[in-house]
Amino acid sequence: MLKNQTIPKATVKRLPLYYRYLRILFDSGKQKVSSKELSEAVKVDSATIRRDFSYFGELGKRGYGYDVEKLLDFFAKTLNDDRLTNVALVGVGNLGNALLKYHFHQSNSIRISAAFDVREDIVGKIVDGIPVYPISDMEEQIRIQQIDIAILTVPADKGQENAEKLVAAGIKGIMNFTPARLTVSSDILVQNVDLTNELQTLIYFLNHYKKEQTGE
Amino acid sequence: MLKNQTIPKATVKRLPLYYRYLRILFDSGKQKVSSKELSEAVKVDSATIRRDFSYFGELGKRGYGYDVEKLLDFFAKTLNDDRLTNVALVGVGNLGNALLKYHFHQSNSIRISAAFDVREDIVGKIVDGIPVYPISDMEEQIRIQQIDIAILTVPADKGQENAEKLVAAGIKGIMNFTPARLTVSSDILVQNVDLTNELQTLIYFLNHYKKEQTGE
DNA sequence: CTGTGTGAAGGAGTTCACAGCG
DNA sequence: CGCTGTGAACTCCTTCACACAG
Repeated sequence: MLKNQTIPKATVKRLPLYYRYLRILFDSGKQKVSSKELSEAVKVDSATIRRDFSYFGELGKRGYGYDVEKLLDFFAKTLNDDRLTNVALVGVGNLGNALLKYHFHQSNSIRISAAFDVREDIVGKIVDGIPVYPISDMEEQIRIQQIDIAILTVPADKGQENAEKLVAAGIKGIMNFTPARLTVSSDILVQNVDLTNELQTLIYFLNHYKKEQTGE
Repeated sequence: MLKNQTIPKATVKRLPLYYRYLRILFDSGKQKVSSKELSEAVKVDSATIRRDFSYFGELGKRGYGYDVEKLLDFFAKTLNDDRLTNVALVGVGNLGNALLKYHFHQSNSIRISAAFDVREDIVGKIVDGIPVYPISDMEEQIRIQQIDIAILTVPADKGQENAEKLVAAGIKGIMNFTPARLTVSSDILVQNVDLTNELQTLIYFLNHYKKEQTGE
């Protein structure tokens, strides 16, 4: 299988899963791992795992498995986890606050380095080590800190306007917790995380499918 | 297309999207809508929308479009949103707290009706109208309140054990915010919501795909 | 004439099953 | 001999394009 080919989306979504479990294995001192072992831990079929890995070249050794450290290093580079990624957060409400305290960098190099809000009682404060700026400082801070990803946790009816401000400020990717479906230029990546949606879907499956797996 | 067939997963995941937008249309007094209009609002191809709807029978009128109220009612029933669904929450930490205050029932009938935690300083309190019980009360409360869905927001290393307690208490579906991949019997539905995962995926796409859409 | 519903084609992802490398 | 890497089959989903109902 050729390297440098574009990796299927479905594969990319599983990479962080593999990466996390490899770190656990590494920390526990394990040196090798087979696709079968990995499969049981991350609940992904072992053939799918081998296929996923194969897109990146021949990462394993036949009859042996995969070298844990080598694979961990490889994924760290692939996922850009060997360098710091600063992220902005817009909307320090209930959810925004929780995310400020959510340590994405458990052993990852992702961190929220700036938050923005309109509320006067919170602007200027430092929440959990992260400064909260007024929206008017967005463009400046995003430029200075070279941020290109933002988490959007504003009320639904403020979603679109804040997305536009973010794009104007130079953001390239938005993790959108708003139920609004954002309209942005096609070179901006939007990852929707819609909690109500997720719950309603789960309820539907529960009532109609019974005994089956939902997947992601 | 036959009714009563099983609806594709991909379709089910979009139903809440349609449902939400139909309510907006209804509230604004609109009476009919075409798949094209819907398509622009929810960012789903219009052919996909028509296909999705067709699984449920002939919901529209040719040359006219869809009747907003009729469709809204239909989806309310389909998504069980015409009756109350109680949900439990386990782990009242940062994220758990935010979810207690997150109004799933903006105009939905989903509500968190019981929370559970181990921390003595919070057990017995009422957070945002929701009582926080000790874990030992889990089985009783879940039975009494006939809850069959739980949101799991405990630390990663407590995920599996709490999932097992939930299953023992009779839960049928778990929305898992823990990075742990739960091992549960196959009749239990697990919906994983992995925020770090989501962010890392977004970062990967940003660095490798450029100018493209991520989808969900 | 308009916009749905759908057959047919196309594309994406998963899984089987096994050749073959270490 | 064991486990990877992968051709081939398969399943699932999306999109095209158009017959046809209102």
